Amino acid sequence: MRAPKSEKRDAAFRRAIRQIPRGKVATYGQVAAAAGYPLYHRHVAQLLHRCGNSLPWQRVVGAGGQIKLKYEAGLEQRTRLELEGVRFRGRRVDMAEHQHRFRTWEFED
DNA sequence: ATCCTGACCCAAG
DNA sequence: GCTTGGGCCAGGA
Repeated sequence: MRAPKSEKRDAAFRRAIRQIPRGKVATYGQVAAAAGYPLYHRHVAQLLHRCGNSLPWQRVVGAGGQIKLKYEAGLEQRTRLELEGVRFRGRRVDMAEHQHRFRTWEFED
């Protein structure tokens, strides 16, 4: 039996991402930290790239509310967020308004 | 084992 | 606002 760490991490990341409610967003770093892996922001991105279609991927943004996707993908993310009621200030999400705060007790597995 | 890359982050200039 | 450079971690060649 092998239990790759990546599998456990992915599960933790998915839980964190799924817990972001409609109309709110979180950054890659915040998702990683909330899942219990503070330095793994890049892996959150990797996971979303692989299987974002099964998650509310549009609610994960870059630091400061920046959308990190390019061209069409970026427009799609912005559109999907706006449909959820998220407001933008220029190119960034209005974080003061839409920042999701993770519950601290999510650290248990 | 090394080198490169990534839906990243942050401090500097 | 911008670009640069350093840092972080894992996976692929």
